[in-house]
Amino acid sequence: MNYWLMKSEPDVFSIDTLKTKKKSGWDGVRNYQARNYMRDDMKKGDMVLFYHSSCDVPGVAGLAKVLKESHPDPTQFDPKSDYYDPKATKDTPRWFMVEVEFVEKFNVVISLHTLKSIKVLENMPLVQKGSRLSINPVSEVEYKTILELK
DNA sequence: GCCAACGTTGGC
DNA sequence: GCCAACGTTGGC
Repeated sequence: MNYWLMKSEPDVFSIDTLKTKKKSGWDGVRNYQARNYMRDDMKKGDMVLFYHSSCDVPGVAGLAKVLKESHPDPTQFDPKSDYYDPKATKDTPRWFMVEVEFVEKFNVVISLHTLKSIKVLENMPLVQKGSRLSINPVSEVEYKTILELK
């Protein structure tokens, strides 16, 4: 089993949204590296740290789990979607997503500020300056360390 | 294939 | 709202 961190802006899609919906496709990713993680590496049962970005208290807000492995992101085919990609076709989709299911919402968000103060986590891309990738692999040690903070 | 211009991310 | 970092685009 592998561990991941996925960023979402809570104004758009939060851990509460996922809790309500129970499960959701992780659509709208338009970055090749993040896409490749979803397409090639994320497996059913992998655990996901659900991270809130661009908000009052950025940090890990809860847990999700990969429910369905890579399949084409339907928003790329929808001309009305913000994520529409005219270069994508059903025969040759460009963007892929996984589906995740809700596992847990933390009582308190584990803030980026807190994560930055922990020595074990210093190699996570998340805590490094200029890191923008919205999906990142997390090591088992990092994952367990973060869960102990909740 | 280079690289300048431009757009986006995301913390602060 | 600012701006550093970084990805993408497109002319050449």
